[in-house]
Amino acid sequence: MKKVDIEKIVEILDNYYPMHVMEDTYTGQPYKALVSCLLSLRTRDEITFPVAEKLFQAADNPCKMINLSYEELCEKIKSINYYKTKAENIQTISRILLEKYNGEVPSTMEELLAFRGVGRKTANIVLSVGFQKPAIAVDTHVHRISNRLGLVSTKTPEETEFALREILPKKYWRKWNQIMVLHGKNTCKPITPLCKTCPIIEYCNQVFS
DNA sequence: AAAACGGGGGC
DNA sequence: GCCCCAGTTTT
Repeated sequence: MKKVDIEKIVEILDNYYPMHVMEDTYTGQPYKALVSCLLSLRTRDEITFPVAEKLFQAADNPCKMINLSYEELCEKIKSINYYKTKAENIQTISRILLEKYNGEVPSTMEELLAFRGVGRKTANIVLSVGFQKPAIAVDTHVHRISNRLGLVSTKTPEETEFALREILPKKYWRKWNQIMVLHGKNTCKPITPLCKTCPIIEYCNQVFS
């Protein structure tokens, strides 16, 4: 096992990838963070982002969102997968926000997980990006790379989330997702990782030839 | 624990 | 055309 140096890994990757992830656009905006996550379920950010931006031009709050007809909403987001289910979830959740939460997005894990379509990843993004609370959002990038690095040894994203809580300094709980997503998309890819150009290869436990 | 779900983009 | 990608719900 190579030595795991979290501080160094964060520093290197943070400088190596100057771009940012989609959710950063919605920092401090829980509703947009939530809806963009609902849209991006099992969909790549570069596909989701333009659709999300276009949707927010028409409806950037729950009130406007439910004033769109289901058909209008579907029309706006139909270029992404599961769009019918996603449209339904977005409108159902928006309706509940208005009826039960005074139009605001709740800020606890428990309340967020109660929504159809919201799992731990989405809830944690809403908490960390929308509300800027300490939370670890684990998607497939975070899960895969945290394991390849030998930082954790876990089978499910949920296990990864809990394991990371024990070893990641709290100041990196948000940043870890950002840099893992960028690293995962650009270098540490699922099937054919580009280990030859990897900036943190010296910290990695699972180098592919 | 494993499967089902549905669409875009790269080649 | 075929392969790659990606969270949540359901079985």
